[in-house]
Amino acid sequence: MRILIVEDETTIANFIKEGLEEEGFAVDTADNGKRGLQLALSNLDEYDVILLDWMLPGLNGIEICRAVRKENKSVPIIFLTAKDTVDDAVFGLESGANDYIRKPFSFEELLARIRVLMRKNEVETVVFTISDIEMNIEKHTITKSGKPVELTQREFALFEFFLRNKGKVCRRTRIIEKVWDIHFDYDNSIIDVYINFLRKKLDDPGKPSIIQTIRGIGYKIEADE
Amino acid sequence: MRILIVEDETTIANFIKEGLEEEGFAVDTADNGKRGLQLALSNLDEYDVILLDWMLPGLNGIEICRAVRKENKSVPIIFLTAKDTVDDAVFGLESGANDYIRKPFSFEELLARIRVLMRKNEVETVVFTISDIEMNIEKHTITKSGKPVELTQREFALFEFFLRNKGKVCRRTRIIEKVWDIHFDYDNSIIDVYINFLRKKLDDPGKPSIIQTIRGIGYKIEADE
DNA sequence: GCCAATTTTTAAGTCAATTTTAAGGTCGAT
DNA sequence: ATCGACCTTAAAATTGACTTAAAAATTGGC
Repeated sequence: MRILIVEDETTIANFIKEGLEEEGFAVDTADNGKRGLQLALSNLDEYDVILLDWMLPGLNGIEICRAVRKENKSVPIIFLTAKDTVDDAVFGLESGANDYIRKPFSFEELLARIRVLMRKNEVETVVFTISDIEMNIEKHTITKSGKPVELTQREFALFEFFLRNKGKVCRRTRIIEKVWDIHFDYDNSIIDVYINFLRKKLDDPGKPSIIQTIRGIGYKIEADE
Repeated sequence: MRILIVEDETTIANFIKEGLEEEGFAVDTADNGKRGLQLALSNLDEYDVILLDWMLPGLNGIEICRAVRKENKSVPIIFLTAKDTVDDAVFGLESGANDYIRKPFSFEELLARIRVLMRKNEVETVVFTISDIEMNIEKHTITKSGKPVELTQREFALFEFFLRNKGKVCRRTRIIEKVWDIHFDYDNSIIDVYINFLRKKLDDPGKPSIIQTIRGIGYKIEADE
């Protein structure tokens, strides 16, 4: 999680920077508008949030905000400012900012607002890969070396389970519980059959299977190096 | 655009309600927490924004906010409150709210913040296409190779749903929920009938259907290359 | 308000794909 | 060598989607 701070008062900038770094964010700072815009645009995809001071030497915050939005970037922008008339707040938000905090503000509140804005961008994983195989949950497709592979419902669910647990050992009982929703059944060989189905469809003949057997325990898909 | 206001001081509630109605919003109000939560949950998909007072008779705002989020609903929530310590702001935002405005606030600022939160949902596609078929939502028309195709209301809604999810799997349950507004019905074959209707009207005989069946899951319209 | 036409929904038979069961063979650890 | 765990295959059972027809509900014209 990467945050850009554009703020000319270095005391404030450093105060925020240190606080955010303690929270585990990577923080870049710019002490003037021109540099801020440059960073914002060049690394834009990298930033998860941008904090913008309103009054800046050179370009002001509003101008930076407009320029960023003009590039159609949706990175959340929060204004930090001593200005406190209502018109300014409205102006800031309408220029494309997502939030607006008046100085003096508490670090706790800033953090809370950053978290709210980042929450929106939290997207669940939709694409999983292992070696040359790609699984897209949303499209419900599997490809191997770019070529589509047809899996049945149950095969798909089982393979998805493995990929969501890539690198981890999956115990037989857990697989049966999660994929088949069968509980308390300790002699069930259906899983063998389906492992066999998957291997036939997904493995390269001659090479070791992507699904490793761990005798007495279960199975595992090794994470790519 | 529909807004819910939960506020016990009717003077304030009415002031906001009138202002928002002038701006073209449909506004519902509740003057106590219990009623507010009831409205929020029962009509949740209808509301585009919820304004929540912090201190309320019965359930307070935080409790309502939590309850709404517990239902996994993502409707934007703004707290309106006289409380002004930092802890409260943080607490409010962490309980799942999207924004927080301290009383007294100006109507202009409230409006600006509402617009920011709604901006996400603003982009409205009007024309969808798939292979030689074009759907115009505004005109409510479908053409295939330029020639008009007549769809009934339900057929249109179903096809629109597919096009809005082009490339993604649409699960049967989700289709039934969104197109028919039927919940908790897991044995409903009406969808088969309508798929059949659409295919008869939209497919080219001999060619594979534009609506793919994914057995056990649902259907999908493949995105054009 | 009534009838006809259209649309929506229900229902049931059919068939093919998927899932499960079962059984014999193979492999590896002790 | 033996035992248990896993693999493989084939056949049986089940499920889910397609299709058709007809009933029910809705719409529109008069």
